[in-house]
Amino acid sequence: MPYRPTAKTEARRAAQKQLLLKSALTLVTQHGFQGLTISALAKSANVATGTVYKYFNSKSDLCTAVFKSATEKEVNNVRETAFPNADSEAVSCRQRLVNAITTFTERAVKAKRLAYALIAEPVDPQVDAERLNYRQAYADIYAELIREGIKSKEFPEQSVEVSASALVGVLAETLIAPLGRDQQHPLNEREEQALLSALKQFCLRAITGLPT
Amino acid sequence: MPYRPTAKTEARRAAQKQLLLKSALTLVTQHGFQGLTISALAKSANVATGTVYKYFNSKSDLCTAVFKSATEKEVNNVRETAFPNADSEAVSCRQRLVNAITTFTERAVKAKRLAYALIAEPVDPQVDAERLNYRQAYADIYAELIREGIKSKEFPEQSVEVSASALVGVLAETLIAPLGRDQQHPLNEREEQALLSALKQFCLRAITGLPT
DNA sequence: TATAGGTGTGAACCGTGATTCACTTTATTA
DNA sequence: TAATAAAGTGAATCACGGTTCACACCTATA
Repeated sequence: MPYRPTAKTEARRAAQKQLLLKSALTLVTQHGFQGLTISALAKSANVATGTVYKYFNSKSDLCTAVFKSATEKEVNNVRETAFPNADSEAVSCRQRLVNAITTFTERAVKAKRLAYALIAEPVDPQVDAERLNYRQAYADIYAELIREGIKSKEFPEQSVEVSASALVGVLAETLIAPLGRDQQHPLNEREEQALLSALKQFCLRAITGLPT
Repeated sequence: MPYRPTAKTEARRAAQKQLLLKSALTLVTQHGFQGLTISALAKSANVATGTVYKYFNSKSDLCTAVFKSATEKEVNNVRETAFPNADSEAVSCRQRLVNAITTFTERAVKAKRLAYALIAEPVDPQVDAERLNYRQAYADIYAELIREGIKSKEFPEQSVEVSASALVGVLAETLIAPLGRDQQHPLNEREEQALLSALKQFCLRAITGLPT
């Protein structure tokens, strides 16, 4: 038997797929999913259009893969901030909530086009479905934090699920407009800080039921 | 001069345009913007595809017109609830806030497909831009209410704009998931009431800074 | 009734970008 | 080196709705 895929070729294949994903992510980071076309990707990765199809069954699959890998990174960042390995319980839920919100928003304003693409850009339905999953993933993090806070009496009784989803909505909505206007009217440093601060206060009032 | 458009012909023209808009709205109410194609619209209004273009310059314009008229209706409903003509000041801001939220959510759950189309369905960029305007229109209503509440000491000091946008985000997000699953797992009456109640409490905590 | 402009028609056209596929090149083994 | 199979190629094809347009029909004046 004259040919058999071997560890080396499989590694190469995996590497190539990663290269495509990386190129695709760059395109999305710069121009959103709108900028992710097969031919643009092929060009930026120095391959032919057909090659892309050796690694992804369809454009939808490609978009979904890009979306998942990018979003997973974001979700993990937030999760690690909300539940740090060391001193898990040394920090108050309130503080960890603030930290989680800060992590999310700061990363979003640092990579506006990407954030917009992941959160709000009109996309292929398959990606949109995936979005629901990840919004839920964010909500799950907040839910756990809120549950813990209620248990420890830091937070008042409330519907954990609704509060968690609501936080996701607050962040998405208050950031979308700033992200949407992108180049045109970028927020200056001062405005950005003011937004971030007001956002934290709103969330804290909503969860803790205390005027800040 | 052998021909001149007259009141009668212009009325007829306006009526025809309204008929097209109404048919289009029906399509969107049933199948979302996804279901609004020129040929489907032509069929449902009993005209030829070309006729549609006598009334709308492009698909985008059509979608935008449908979106605007539908959303305007919703915004007005909420505005009237927030600022009733009679006894404007007899009712507390807190109560009027609850009323506004209730109006919005109840209408949304009663016409789920339409609500999803107006709030969250992937759409033509021109419509998406219009969405920003209307989200702002909702936010403006809440902003005015919150400002009034702060003035009268019902609500604590806060960033009016951020709080207002945040409310819009809360409503959109907490309703999208239920609206998204549409047919599959419709909420039953009890769940719907629970959601609505939790939602009100969250918003009140967020704005008033008092545990409910 | 002649004239001019408006409205209605729908099959043909078009643009865009995803997808295919016959072929070439590269990698692996005996 | 021969045999095999996978990876790479990119021009050609396809799909799909939006859009056009030459023509027929209708309405208002004089």
